[in-house]
Amino acid sequence: MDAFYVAVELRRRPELRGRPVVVGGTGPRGVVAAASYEARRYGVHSAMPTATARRLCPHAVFLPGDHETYAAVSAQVRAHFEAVTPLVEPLALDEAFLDVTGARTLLGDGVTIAHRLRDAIREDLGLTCSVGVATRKFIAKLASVEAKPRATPAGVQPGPGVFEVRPGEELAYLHRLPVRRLWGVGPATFAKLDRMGVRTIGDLAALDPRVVVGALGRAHGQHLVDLANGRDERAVEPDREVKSIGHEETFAHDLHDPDDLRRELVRLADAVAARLRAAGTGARTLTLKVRDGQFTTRTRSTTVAGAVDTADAIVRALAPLLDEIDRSRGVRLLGVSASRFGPPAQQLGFDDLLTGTSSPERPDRAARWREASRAIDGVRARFGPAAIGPASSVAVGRDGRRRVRVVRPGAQQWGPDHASPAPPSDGRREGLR
DNA sequence: TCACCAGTGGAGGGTTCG
DNA sequence: ATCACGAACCCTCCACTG
Repeated sequence: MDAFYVAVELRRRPELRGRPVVVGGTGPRGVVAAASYEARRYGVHSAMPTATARRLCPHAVFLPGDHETYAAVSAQVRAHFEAVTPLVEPLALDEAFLDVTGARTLLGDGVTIAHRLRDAIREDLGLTCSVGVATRKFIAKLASVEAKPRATPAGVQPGPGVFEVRPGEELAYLHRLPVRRLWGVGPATFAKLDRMGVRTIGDLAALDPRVVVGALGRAHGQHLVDLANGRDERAVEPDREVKSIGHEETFAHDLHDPDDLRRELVRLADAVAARLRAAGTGARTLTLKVRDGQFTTRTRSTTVAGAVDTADAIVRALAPLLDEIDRSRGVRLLGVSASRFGPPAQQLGFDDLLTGTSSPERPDRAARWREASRAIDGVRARFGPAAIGPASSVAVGRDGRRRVRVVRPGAQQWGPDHASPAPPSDGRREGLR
């Protein structure tokens, strides 16, 4: 989809059409999620700090973003895809691979299907997309970029909408492209390749694979060599299994108080646990992520004997790890993630055996938390995610009222907004100025 | 008791993508 | 006078096992 989030916003704000529009985090630590082509003329692009975007294009309209709506529209787009083929592999809310090999007898060749799909989505949803057609996944992905509109300082040029790399012409197309365009070549890999004199994908293809593997590692090096030579046997996979579930949050102001940190840990654990239960699974490995005021990021993980799916169990696993990490420079970001899924353990936890809390009168802690968690899920299903939350995540507002703070999925997608937790009043920050 | 080896799994960090 | 979030994959180091 072209500038997907912006395009969705323009459907309900048509008066903004033709103007520079930026969707993303609007706070001081936010980033750009999507920019209209008019905004891109000024150099604004996604993942750019919003503050930079404001400097480059002060007259742009900045919108906070509405993940829920984008997800709903994304489902409508996906329905169009699935009307063509069941072999749809979503890459993001606004992007997917379609294997139309089998659909061609009925609907025409790839380019024909691409045009039909494009027309249908434009007519039905008022959104434009660009399609790359090729015999390999990664080449189709590259080709889709050629199909897109182009923004230059001079103006916005419409793209062809559909771009095909014909069978047999893959290498001729690939080899002239800059190597940075290759999937898997980010800033770090590019720097290494650049030092080896590699500029284009053709340069990479001409190298001895052993040299590339030596520089980039076995798996990564061989993979890139294969791609550069047009080899990619990966199929379109409609049902990829999720391997980890996590939440992380950058705070509007760095946290110093251990109680604040504990409260945020509980909130994040609560959000992760709720998603685990919604997926009907538990997790054995819990990972804590901490980014400090100097932007240094540390992760600490632990693996428990039986898979867990409650906030209590996650907090009990991660709280000791949080205590171990040096927090003297303040905490900018906290994250919790869960992996190594398995059915949540029904038997007693090791702790319970040690502490002997499991008598008939006092059911074990884990079982009581599972029961409570089910009740929480029920309340949230009826009254919304913010209706209930762990008491230890309750924050006291400026007006003295207690407020249940929970992580609403997608709500903080692009950084904290202005309304996030107030700066500490202990003067430590002021001392830095 | 030591050296070595191969395999496995966990932990921590890094990179990339949208 | 700045850097989100969520997920996947890979590498290296290390402990343990036999």
